Amino acid sequence: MSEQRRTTIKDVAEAADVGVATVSRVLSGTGSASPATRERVLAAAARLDYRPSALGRNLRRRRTGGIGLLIPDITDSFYARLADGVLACAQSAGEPVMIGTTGDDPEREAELIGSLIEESVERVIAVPSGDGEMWGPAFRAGLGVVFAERPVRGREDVPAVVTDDRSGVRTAVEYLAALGHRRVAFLARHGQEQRVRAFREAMGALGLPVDEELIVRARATRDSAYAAAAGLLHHRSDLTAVLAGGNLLGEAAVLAARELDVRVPRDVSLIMFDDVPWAELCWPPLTVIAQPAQDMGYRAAELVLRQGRRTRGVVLPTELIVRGSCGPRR
Amino acid sequence: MSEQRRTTIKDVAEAADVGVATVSRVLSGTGSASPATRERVLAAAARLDYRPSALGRNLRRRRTGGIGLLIPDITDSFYARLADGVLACAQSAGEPVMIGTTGDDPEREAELIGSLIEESVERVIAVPSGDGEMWGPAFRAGLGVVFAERPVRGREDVPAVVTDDRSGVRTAVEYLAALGHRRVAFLARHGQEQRVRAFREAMGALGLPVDEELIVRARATRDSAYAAAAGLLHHRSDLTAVLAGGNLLGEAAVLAARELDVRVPRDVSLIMFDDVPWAELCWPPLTVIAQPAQDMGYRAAELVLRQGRRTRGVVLPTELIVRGSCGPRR
DNA sequence: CTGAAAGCGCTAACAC
DNA sequence: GTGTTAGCGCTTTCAG
Repeated sequence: MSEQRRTTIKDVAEAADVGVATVSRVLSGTGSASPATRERVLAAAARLDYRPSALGRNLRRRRTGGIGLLIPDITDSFYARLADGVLACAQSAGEPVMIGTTGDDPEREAELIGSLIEESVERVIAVPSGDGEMWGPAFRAGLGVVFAERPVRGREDVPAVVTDDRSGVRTAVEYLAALGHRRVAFLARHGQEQRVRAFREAMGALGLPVDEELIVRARATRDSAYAAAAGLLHHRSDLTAVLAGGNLLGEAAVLAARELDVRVPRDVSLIMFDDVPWAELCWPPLTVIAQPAQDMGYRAAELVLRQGRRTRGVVLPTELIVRGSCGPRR
Repeated sequence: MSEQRRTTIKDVAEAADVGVATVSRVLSGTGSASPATRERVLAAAARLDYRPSALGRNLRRRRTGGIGLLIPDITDSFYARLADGVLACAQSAGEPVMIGTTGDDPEREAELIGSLIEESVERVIAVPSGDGEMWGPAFRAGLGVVFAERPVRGREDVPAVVTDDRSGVRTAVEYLAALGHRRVAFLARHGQEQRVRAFREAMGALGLPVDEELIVRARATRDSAYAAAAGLLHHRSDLTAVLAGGNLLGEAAVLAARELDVRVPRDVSLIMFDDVPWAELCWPPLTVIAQPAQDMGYRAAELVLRQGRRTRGVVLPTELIVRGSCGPRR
């Protein structure tokens, strides 16, 4: 309540009867000080409940530590786990994390980047929504950035931590093919072109027909995902399996299937990217291509923290987890 | 890459051939400036891609804006939605958010509080894990704090945004009682004593027996929740319904029931606190007591931002959503 | 209407 | 070893 002045280094210096520099040295462990002085300073600091101000320090050192985290939607289990990984690493490194959600909107992303620059954050981890341009200001400001989940076209020089989409998609398609499926649909999010390409490629490699109409894209919202899934299931009764590009799409597919009375896996097999807790609770339990989301976040944080010159990106493996949502072609 | 010096207000001043004070005035909209000067300053700022440093500003103004957010686990859908609400409000107010996860560990909470103080954050929203003591430093530092989801004993003066536990629990118990259940168990998280009390009270009010052995507590981890649920279901075959105090507990109950071949709702009815997306995907779809998590976050942010003297807390309503996990007593 | 100057809290030279 | 001092980038009197 009381608007009392913050305790500063000067207060401690006076209380300990030394100069401010000495206090700074003792508290930051830099330089040397006689045991006696050290003791006095520590005691004074403790007594006054002194907390050095990061503001002052950062201003003086012209750097901030602190890492910015930009994700599309904290409510999406995948991004929440990613964020969790980042936090785990950052917190153990003692770095504060400034978080922002972009809603996959390039404009909001740009604003958030701007605000991170103002705050003098010097490293950022982002699941990018915009294209290379949005990131111009960040680089000009000298930010260290690492992309997560997806790279940005035209910024191949920026390290990115991603999952092995090609291999993940191939695994899924091969699994489906082995069950006899030929007409498989891909429910993708806008921006997952990498996976779409991988899908075509995998289908082709197995001699399966690629029907572009079976590749449906949705925006990253529940409504859009549901509409896409329902449309697909409703109009294309010839399809026999669907691969969902993310957990939101998978959820939508399950719901739409129930609504349209399409039985999984009897009528259509369903396999989804990203393993989430509910995949096991769902009925039937969902077969998934798991991605190490939390690990992805942790690695990204490590990368952005090390920030060595020539940091290379990382590609993380996926894993097929077979549960009960895929069956032989009907 | 290039470690170029950040563009400062001085650079802009020189470029526009005015004093730094004028630049400050123009850019912050304070004070007045002749249209011509204004123009020049704006142009120079734009040309140099100038971003005022929040560090300098905050240091000078001795305040930081910026709000800290402390939650137990960002991976838990409830807290993720809560965080989402906070972010929605904070971002629209242009306030940066510093986030930390406590893992419900008072010690980590204390550390995070300390780091928020160092960063000169001046407002914090927290789902508290520790007791009143942890918060001493925060108040002494003059932080404005608002608690979310749960209040802290001994800090009743701090505004809190919570759900109406008593009414939520009562609704659940009454619903169960109306279905004929008498032996209902409560699966709670440590720290949910408020709900436990409400449970006893509601049971008593309806003339149902309160068996303390049917009140089981778990820590906030999947493992602990599962152990608690499995233990309950395994040893107490006389129970006929269970109320789960949170989504992690509910998840555990579903899984344990399947494992032990207990049919829901035929063998036991299940009702869970907190509505999550998977409640609908689960089989059977879960009947829940919904809590407005995102709203809770938003309101907490509003509160901490207004920070009027004598801010009062808020109690949010719950809602019973009937799906398919409760049936008549067997 | 505008500029000069005094710090905000801190660290890093630089003296002693 | 330790104190003095000069800023980091910014806002805000205070003069002009």
